[in-house]
Amino acid sequence: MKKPILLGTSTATSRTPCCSKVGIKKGPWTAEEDEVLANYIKIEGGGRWRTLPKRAGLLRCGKSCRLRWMNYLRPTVKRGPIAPDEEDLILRLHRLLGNRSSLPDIHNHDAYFRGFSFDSLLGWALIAGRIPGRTDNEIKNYWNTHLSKNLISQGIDPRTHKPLNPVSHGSSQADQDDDDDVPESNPNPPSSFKSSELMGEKTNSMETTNLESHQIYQHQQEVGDDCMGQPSSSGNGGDLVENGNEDHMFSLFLDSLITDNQQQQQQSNNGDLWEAETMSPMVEFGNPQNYFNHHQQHP
DNA sequence: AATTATCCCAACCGCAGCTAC
DNA sequence: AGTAGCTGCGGTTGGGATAAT
Repeated sequence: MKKPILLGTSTATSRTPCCSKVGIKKGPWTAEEDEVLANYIKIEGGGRWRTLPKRAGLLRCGKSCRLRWMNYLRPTVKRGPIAPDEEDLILRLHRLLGNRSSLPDIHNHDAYFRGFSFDSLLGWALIAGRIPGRTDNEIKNYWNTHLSKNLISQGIDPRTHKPLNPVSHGSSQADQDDDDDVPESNPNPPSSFKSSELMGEKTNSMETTNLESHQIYQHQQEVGDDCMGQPSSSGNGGDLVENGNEDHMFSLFLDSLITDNQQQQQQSNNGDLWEAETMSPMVEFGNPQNYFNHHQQHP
């Protein structure tokens, strides 16, 4: 999903690297470095990662410091193996949300075509945000090394969560119509469905920034008092307060995706698992804003 | 015991989104 | 409006640990 860059242009793409590569240490962190970084953040707080290494006396790139803190040193980071319930949650969230490389999956949901951009809420970070103490890197690694292989061994495409060999699951019309390259569409699209929306024009009031603020809001709640109080320069601090209710509603929406999907799988225990996947609250409510409205009317 | 293959995770890299100037 | 700087995200990789031969 990476966009091509134009080499040789004098735009922002020619920005200087995040740190001078000269004299910067790379590779695994030592216990001493960990201690220096943790102590510094404990006293001074995180943020301003670019200058943090110098201030802390570390010969590390700012990005490296941030990554080390976020993925390892943070007090809220949970160590140890992934529990079965966590694994189950990862599977369900991945099936529902996918990652950026499996963006077409989410296209299968009508909501995407109704102007709701999921670009900002897809990804490991969002999945990790629903699993306390786990980092996006950890979830991503666990997925790539364990879960995707498990799915493949079960004949399931880990990207689409559909059978690798659809023939073995019958030859229904639905299967014949199933084409990963062609997004499924609602057989009964609403009258308001417009091609312009399909082309990506946002007509829904639910803007991307609100969703991103949800991620940050959720993350800050998770981080809590771990000295990360400095809002990022690109943060949506003000929105966090103003959109708090929407953030909460979005969180509820996400919870419903998990719960409903779980119920559908239970209901389809002896049926076609894959048919169940096509049903989701997204389809039911059209888009999260509809979901919000629904639940505000029916708390 | 030595060598090779595989697994796994921490860390790196490139890019996007955002704000400030 | 354009540019620079910062942070965060996802994909990828390097290399240590472990298993297999």
